Amino acid sequence: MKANDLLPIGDLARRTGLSVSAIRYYESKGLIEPHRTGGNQRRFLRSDIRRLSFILIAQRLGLSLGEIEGQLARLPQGRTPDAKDWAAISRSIRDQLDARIAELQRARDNLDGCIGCGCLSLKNCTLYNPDDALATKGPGPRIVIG
Amino acid sequence: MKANDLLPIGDLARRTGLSVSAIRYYESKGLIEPHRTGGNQRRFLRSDIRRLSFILIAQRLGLSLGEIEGQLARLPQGRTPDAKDWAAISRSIRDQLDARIAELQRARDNLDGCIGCGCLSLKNCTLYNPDDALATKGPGPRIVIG
DNA sequence: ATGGAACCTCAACCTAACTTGAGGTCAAGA
DNA sequence: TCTTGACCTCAAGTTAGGTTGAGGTTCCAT
Repeated sequence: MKANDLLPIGDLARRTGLSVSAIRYYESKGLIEPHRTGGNQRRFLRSDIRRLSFILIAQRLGLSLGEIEGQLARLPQGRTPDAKDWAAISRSIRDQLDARIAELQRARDNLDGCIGCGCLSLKNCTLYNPDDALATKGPGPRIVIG
Repeated sequence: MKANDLLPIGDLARRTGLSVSAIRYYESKGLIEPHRTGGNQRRFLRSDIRRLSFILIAQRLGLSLGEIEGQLARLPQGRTPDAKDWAAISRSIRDQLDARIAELQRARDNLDGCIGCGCLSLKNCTLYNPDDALATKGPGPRIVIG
């Protein structure tokens, strides 16, 4: 065990699978705030591995860096986040995931209905045809998902 | 009924809810190919409304313009697409949607498991911790979705 | 104490999917 | 015929999420 647990950016990159430039980019976006050595090099806490892992996971779940920053802002200040802190965030993301899944399922069901009636090209389908009943609601096929 | 069913770009924009510049952009990407007047103005077929509506729908389902172009390439050449043509494409997109939904559901289930064990911040979670059993598989939390 | 790997900043580049603006042309109703 | 709104092209700008390269500095094992 080293007396000093601070990691240089290269180590953090290896541990998270991120590129060094991506980590610097996240810093520039305010997602992570490393310390600096006297020589201006970044030094990260071990808990920053979790933080970056979380960013990777959340991205894969479809969140933008902005949304992720919002989630990370819920972590405690001045104290290393513990299991409960991360669990709270995970739960909140789970809700977003559920919503996204539900939305896609709605879209799929609508598409299913339209396969049945062939409406993507038929004049008399109210779902897709802006000339028909929905014309007053504004143009386009927006309705499918909304 | 006009003798001539060709539409100028502005009409098409109004009918689809797209901006004029977006339609021009789609043309530049090969997604749509209007005729031209003697004075070089675009003139679109009525069936192009469907085509653009389809682009809008597919985008909302998460397809990129490139993927959409791939789908549109399946439409018949030289003949106005009919209900069956569009239905075939819809079905293919439905499959992609199903896959996407399944992937998100897998991700959510993994996340659920991790809320239970608090692993986003615990050293002993093999799912998220690159130092543990999965270390040999390369760094990072990639595992969650893959 | 030294040499090279690893670090630093800053600017420029990249893709996707568009928008905006400049400068100029077309077409259709009065 | 004239006027004016709609159209044209082409270049540059925008946001997200980064990468790449130039030119220079720091750290640490020997």
